[in-house]
Amino acid sequence: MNRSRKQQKEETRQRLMTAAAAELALGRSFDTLSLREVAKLAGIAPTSFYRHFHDMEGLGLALIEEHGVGLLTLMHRVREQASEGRSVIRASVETLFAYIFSNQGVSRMILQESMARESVFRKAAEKLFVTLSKDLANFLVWDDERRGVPLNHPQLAANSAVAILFTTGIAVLNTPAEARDRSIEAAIIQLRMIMRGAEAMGKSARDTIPS
Amino acid sequence: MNRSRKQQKEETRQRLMTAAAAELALGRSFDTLSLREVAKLAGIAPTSFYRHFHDMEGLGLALIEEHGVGLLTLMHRVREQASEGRSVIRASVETLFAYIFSNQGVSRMILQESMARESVFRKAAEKLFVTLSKDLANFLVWDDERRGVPLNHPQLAANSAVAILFTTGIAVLNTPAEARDRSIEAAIIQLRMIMRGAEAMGKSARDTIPS
DNA sequence: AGTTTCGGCGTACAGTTGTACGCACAACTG
DNA sequence: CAGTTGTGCGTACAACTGTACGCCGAAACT
Repeated sequence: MNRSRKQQKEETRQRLMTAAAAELALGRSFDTLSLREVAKLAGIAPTSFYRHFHDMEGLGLALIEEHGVGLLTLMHRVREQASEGRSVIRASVETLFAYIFSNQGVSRMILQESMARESVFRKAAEKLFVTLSKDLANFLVWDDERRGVPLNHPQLAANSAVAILFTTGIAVLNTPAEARDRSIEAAIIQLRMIMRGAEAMGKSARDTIPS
Repeated sequence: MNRSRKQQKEETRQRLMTAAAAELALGRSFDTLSLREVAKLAGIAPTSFYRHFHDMEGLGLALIEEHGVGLLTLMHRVREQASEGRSVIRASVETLFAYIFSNQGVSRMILQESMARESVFRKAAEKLFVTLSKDLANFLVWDDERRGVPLNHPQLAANSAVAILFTTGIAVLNTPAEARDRSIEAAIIQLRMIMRGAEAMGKSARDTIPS
């Protein structure tokens, strides 16, 4: 059989990753996480860590990559499903916030690392956000048709939208449960605002906003 | 004389803070900074650290507080000066980016900590951003007069603006010098977009953006 | 003048870190 | 069935951490 060993290995590899993610979710920053600690939480000896990752950096990269894929497919799915009926904006916000909520640790890590100084992590996180933004921009252009009005600077609008989505999404994590709905509605308004602005931009931008 | 001692103390306190800030600017995250290391960089014995801060946390708070004050007064000044002539948006972006650039370490730390889990740092960073946003919202309302058209949801517009300003501002730090002007222009467009959107929001929002 | 205050230092210690090395033993390969 | 492969373990070590303790010497106060 080709199973037991490969399977088991993958299993403890996952245990390492979820152990790290759990610790992140408790508020620890990734680079205060020690190899020994993660190994202990995963139930293996410190030195066994090396059988799965070359480094803590390796673990971190794996976390980012895995959740990057998750995010991308999730957002695609939302847009497909939402096109028929519900507001795309509302659906995106609600879905993304739910995802961030149930993946607090890694979500936060990715956002924080995207703002770090040049490093492997930053590169990976940045790449993810660029992909998300480009994806969104494509969708927006394609959606011009349905919406009737074309957007100016669709890429910039997408960049703004992604920034708002993630910063507010992470902010909601520190929000008491009863105030969360308000935050979601606020985020939706902020996104609509950007879209309305992108529609209006070209027309008479220079005249109406003079200085 | 009431000088030499208090003065000297303040001096090495500053040395500690700039040492930490310098290390942050090199890409280190604040919580991988050790007390011993900072002390050594500041040229004092590890144990002497305690004469100035109770903790590394104390040092961090001091850094955030100090730069918070700097940022607030800076933005106020920009708006005063810019009202007469130059675009307020352009002036704000250029000034803020310049500030962030010459205070990379602490700026990054504040933004990152604002997204951390509940902690003293997060509280301080969050408070700063809330103040900045409220300030901006007030200015926007007051500026309605000059602009002619009133803004809808000025507070939400301000929140978006601050988010965009800081995320793009930090992103520019990892941008090659020759591409920086483009980034600045992009940020300006993104901010104008938000303002245009806030102007347009109330009027016919529900009809033009149906789903 | 004598006394107090206090920033800075060196020593010391227990805890944690990454990782090199080699052994055990089950799972695979032939 | 033997032989190889590879996950996991325990030990060991040097580097580094925060901080308790007590002394020094000059500035500040009385």
